[in-house]
Formats: sequence, structure tokens, C-alpha cells
Amino acid sequence: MSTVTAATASAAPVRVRIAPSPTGDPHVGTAYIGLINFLYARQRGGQFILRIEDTDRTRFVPTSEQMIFDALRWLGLTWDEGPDCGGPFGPYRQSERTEIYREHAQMLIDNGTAYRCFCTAEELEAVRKQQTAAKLPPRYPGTCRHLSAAQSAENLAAGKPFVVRMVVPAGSTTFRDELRGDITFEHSNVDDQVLLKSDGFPTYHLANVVDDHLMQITDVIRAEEWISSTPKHVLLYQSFGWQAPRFWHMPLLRNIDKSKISKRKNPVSLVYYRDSGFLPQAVINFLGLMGGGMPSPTPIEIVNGAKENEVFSLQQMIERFEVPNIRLGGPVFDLTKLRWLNSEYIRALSPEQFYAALRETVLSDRYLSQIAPLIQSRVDTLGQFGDLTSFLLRDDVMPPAEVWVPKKRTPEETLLFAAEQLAVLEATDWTLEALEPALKQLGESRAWSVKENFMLLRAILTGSTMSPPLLESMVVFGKARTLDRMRRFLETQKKLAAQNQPKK
RNA sequence: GGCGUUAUGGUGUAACUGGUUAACACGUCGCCCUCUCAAGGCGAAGAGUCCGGGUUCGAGCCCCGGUAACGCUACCA
Repeated sequence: MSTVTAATASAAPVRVRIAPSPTGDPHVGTAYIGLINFLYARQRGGQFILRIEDTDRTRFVPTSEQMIFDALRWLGLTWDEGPDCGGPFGPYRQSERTEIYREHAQMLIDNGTAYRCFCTAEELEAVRKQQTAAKLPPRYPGTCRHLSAAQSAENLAAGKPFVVRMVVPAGSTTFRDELRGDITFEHSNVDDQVLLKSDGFPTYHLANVVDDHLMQITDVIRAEEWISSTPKHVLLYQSFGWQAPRFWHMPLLRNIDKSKISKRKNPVSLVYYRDSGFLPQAVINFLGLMGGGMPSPTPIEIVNGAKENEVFSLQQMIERFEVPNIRLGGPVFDLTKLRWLNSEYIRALSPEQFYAALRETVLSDRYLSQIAPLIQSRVDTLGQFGDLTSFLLRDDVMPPAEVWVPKKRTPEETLLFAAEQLAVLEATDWTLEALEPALKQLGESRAWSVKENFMLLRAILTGSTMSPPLLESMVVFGKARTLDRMRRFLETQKKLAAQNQPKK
């Protein structure tokens, strides 16, 4: 299947990268793709680069970048060049490179492979609706592609907002995916992609190609969801007159139902795994299991009783993992197996190490010192600490119905409202100042009193109607774990409801 | 709808360039150990490799045709 020799011998210098977007918590998918890139670079003595793709201003989350750094370091995936440590091809943050993209967009306009498009969002939306209604594939109609130079200049002079689109000529593009072989796309199925948005920021496609070239990336190892847009990228390399890198498309991590892994159905935040006490060795090991790539144990290893063909360190992966042997079926991210792996690593710890691990995470000074002020005025003895804070030290809690259903509400409407709380909280900054108005606004719009509103949340988070201050507790507990607890609650209640009325 | 990718027990993987009764791990169930629960030990069930054809002495591995799942189809990445 593979078209490249095994990693062991070949030492061609490679440069690879991961390019996460700071739009929220660091994602397990980022770590997965990061791991593969990391291994590939380390095995070949190449460089592993971290580039922050912060070109979407609407989804930008300021705290996200640092969390990405922390999470990758936690897992041991260290990079050679990046926004924090610099490097010869910086800056490594796309928002600091906008001038570069603008220049390159202009280059394409000048050589006729891109053009300014003055269509408004409303116009495009209308066209798209028509096309969908007529069962046609939604496609840019090409209105501005044939605009005369004079007209275009006139619009420009008039200050009309515009985007820059690439010209997709007639024909087809074939590129090689190093894991699957040649893939061909007819250009009739490739849209005139927007390269530069009207706010002056580039889209992924432009920024990615320009940066990968400028940063001398040799191998683009990314997720399978990019296969469909690879012909656009290949076309762009051609338009610039550049040589394209090699492309490797990794299978997508999946939920239990086989859909692309998502926070709705699985904890996907690396912060969640760290804060709820998964060891980084276990997480990285588990990720290495996804998609294969580790050779089966040799006969000698089997004779020696080394059944640990599934328990291996990052170092062992560098030694033995083979990227070209990746399996292409989307692996299900199975929490059960991850938990087992984690338990293996925990049991392998010395008592001292185990205690140290506790003190670094769930019993860290940092965490406990945040909890303490919440209960000081609420205890008669220090011994009550545990009584009041156990919900912050537990993996999960589950309130009984009499606790979470308000007196004047039905379980159904309560669950509905809880789901809305979850949606609101997902989009809220995790600070007291942001949480309070966001929740109150939701309550008002749904005619839920502040009391009912907060009590429901309290029940879900703490399992009880009595607790330290709610919002403060949520902040201390953290966004990733709080949201996960809410999702688990909703999931469990949904199942229970289904069980209680199965026959219709 | 269009285009693309993928397909081995419930889940993750294994099976040398096609070669004996498809292997391992997680999970499940049972037994043992045991003050409990884990861990550990022993054992069991569970796939005939998406389906249908073909090539071959022989196919999970090769060819053809289907099906299903997933992804993309944005001024998100």
C-alpha cells in the first residue's frame, strides 16, 4: 500500500508541521496528527514545526494558544520551531503574516490565476439556495471571474469590499497521497476557492500553501478531511510555480457511532484528560494505537513474554513506529481502552511517583488553594472539607431526579433547558464576569428564574442542592471538566428516559 | 444531490512478496484467589475478514460490480 520506504533506513531531511487553530481547547485530533508528524520528523532527523493558524477572527479564543502549547508539551510533543521559540522561517503565527499573504494574493492576481470578487454574501447565499433547490451542487457562479480589468478597477476604486478567488481552470488534478496512491479530481467539482477574505485575512488554503512553501515543509501530514481540498492546494502550488510537498492524509478519529470525533459525543479536550487525571504517557500511547503503525512483536519478544505490544512509550514509538504502515479505516476513540491503558501506567508507578502524580494534578496546591476559600466560611471543622468539596475531587456525580428537576418543571423541559445551558456555556469565557450575565440572559429569555436556573446547574455539577458558590466552583473545576460533566448528565438522562418509556 | 475516501469479532489492532482450523489486546461472561473492590491466574462466548461475482491448486490479501459508513461540498479550519 505504501509508496515510501520504511522509516528506519531513509534519512532524507524532512520538515513537517502541525497547524492548529486557536479556537478553543486543544483537541485530541491535534495531538494525534501532532504525534504522527513528530514521529516522522524524529525518525528522519528532521524538524517538527508548530504554526498557529489564527486567521479566523470570529472564532479566535485568546487563551487557546497557550493551552495548545501546554497540552503538546504535556504529551512530550516538543517542536523545533514555533511562535514561542522562534526559528529561521518566522513568524509562526499567521495573524502576523497577513502582509505576506496579501502580496502572494497579488502575485496570483497579476499572473491571472486569481481574481477579485465583489459579490456580496447575500448574493452568494441566494445563488446557493437556488442551486440546492434545483439539486445542483452549490458552486460559485463565476460572476466576477470574467470581470474586465476596467470594471474590476472601477469597483476597487469605488471602495467596494472584495475577496480574492482562485481560478480553477478546466481539466483535472491528480495528486499522490502517500498512504493511498493517486487521487484524481475533475475541476468541475472544484470551486473557485476564496483565498483572501474581505477582512484582509487569508483563508486556510492560501495561508497554508504559502506558509508550507516559505517554511520549506517537505511533508504535509494532516487529517483525511483535507483530501477534498488538496487539488486546490496543488493548483495553488502550480500557480505560484512551486513544487508541492508530499501529502499524507491520516484517518479521522471517530466517535463510537463512527462519526468524526466531536465534543458532543466524546471528551475531546486535552485539558479534560489532563485535569481528570490521565497520564500523558497513557494518552500518547493510546493515540499511537489509533490507526496502527506499530509493527507486531517479533517472535523473540513473544517468547520473552512481552505481551506489551500495546503498551509502549513515545521513545519506543520513535524507534519502531512506521508511518507508512498506518491503517486507513477511521479508528474509534474508545475511552474504555484508554482508561485501561491509564490504569496500567498508574499501577506501574512507584508509590512515591503515584503520590507525586496526585499532588501535581487533582491534589495540587494550585487546585486545593482555589477550593479552600470557597468553603472556609461554611465549615465547623476542617474535617468537613471533604464533605463540601467531594464533587470537585470526583470523576463524576449523578444527581437523582428529585434534586435536578425544579418543583414547577417537568423533567423534559428541564433537560431541554440544561441543553441550552450547555450550549451557552460552551461559547462563554470561563470567568465569573462572563459566566454570570451569560447564564442570567439565557434564564430571562426562557423564563427560568435565576434560582431555578442556577439550582439546575448546581445539581448537575455537584449532584446536590447544597454547595459552595456555583460560579466560583465552576471556574475552579474548569471549563473542560464542567462541560464534560454536563454532557454526561444529559447523555445519562437521555438514556434513562428512553428506558422508562420504551414501548410506544 | 455531487465528489472523494474507507471497510477484519462490540472496540483497537495482527496475519511475510496470496499458503494450513483468522492471532493479540480492551470489553463482556464464568471460575479461582480474597474481609470488600480492584489487580492477578484460569477459562468461555464472540468475526470467517461489508455483499456478489471472477482469477487461482489455494484469497482477508489480486480483478470487476455493488452496498454502507465517513469526509468535503463556507469570506471555518
